[in-house]
Amino acid sequence: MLGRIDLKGEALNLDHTFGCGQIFQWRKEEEGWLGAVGGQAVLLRVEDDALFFRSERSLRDELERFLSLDLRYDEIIRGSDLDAFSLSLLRDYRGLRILRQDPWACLVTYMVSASLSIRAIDRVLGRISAGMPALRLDEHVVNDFPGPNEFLSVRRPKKGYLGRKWEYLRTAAAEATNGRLDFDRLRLASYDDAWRSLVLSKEGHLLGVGPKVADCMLLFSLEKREAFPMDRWVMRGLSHHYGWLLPEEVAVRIRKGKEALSRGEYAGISGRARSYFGELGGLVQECLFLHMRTAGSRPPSV
DNA sequence: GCCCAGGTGCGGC
DNA sequence: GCCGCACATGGG
Repeated sequence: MLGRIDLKGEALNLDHTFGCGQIFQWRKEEEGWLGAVGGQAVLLRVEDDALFFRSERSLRDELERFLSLDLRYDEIIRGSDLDAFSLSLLRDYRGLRILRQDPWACLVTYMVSASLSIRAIDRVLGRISAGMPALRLDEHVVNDFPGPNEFLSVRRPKKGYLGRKWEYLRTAAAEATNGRLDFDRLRLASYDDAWRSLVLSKEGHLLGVGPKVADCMLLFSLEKREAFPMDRWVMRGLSHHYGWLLPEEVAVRIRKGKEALSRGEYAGISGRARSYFGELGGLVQECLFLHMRTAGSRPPSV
């Protein structure tokens, strides 16, 4: 069926939204962006202030939620008090929306992502879902992503594949199936409580989930819009455009090409970023990430 | 071959 | 706490 969702003036740019790196396993086809939502394959395209979707059954509610169409970003941005550079980022990438991904798939994505390239991440996720039933839409095929239970019976592609990460993923899957890892509870918790529960507390502590992965989880699937994941690209962007958020010695070090942060440094900068950007933090972070990766911005060579 | 990629765990101070 | 290193995979 073909469905239409009126955007009511709210901006939606699918290239920015699916191309910015917040989600993997989506492809741009001639007819639009192809991926899986709610266990179905779907094609998305924006035209004339409306989102058109093609799928077997209607996905209206799922898509409104997935694309966070309930959020009026333009209004939030108008009411904000951000600096000129942030506003120019938000303008350049207008229509980039933070998705509400499935928490389990999101957790796997970012546990896998550690120290891999974007291409490698996409390839690994493809291998993980390769054995899943194919979701079809006309001539298009996508693989659904295995849930925690299904993941436990996914065959390791080859001996030693992903190394320790594979064991971490299996442990996380077990925690999710036995309920000790409770995504709904994390969704309802405050940013601080949810972050601590993912990273720090002995109970519920997940190997393979550090500060950055936790922030990605919180932002991309658990509705913590103030979460501000900081990877190498974002740190370069911060040192370049938001120097005042960083301790001087960290800014200097990054300009020399050493972006790695200690836990303490991460926590400190994250706190400053969250209090400065507020609920627009996650959105600015994604715009900055996209900007740093596409605009070819490099730190000034010192 | 070597370097770098959406970091994290671990052992050594 | 902080530092240095190992860790897997894939592309340039």
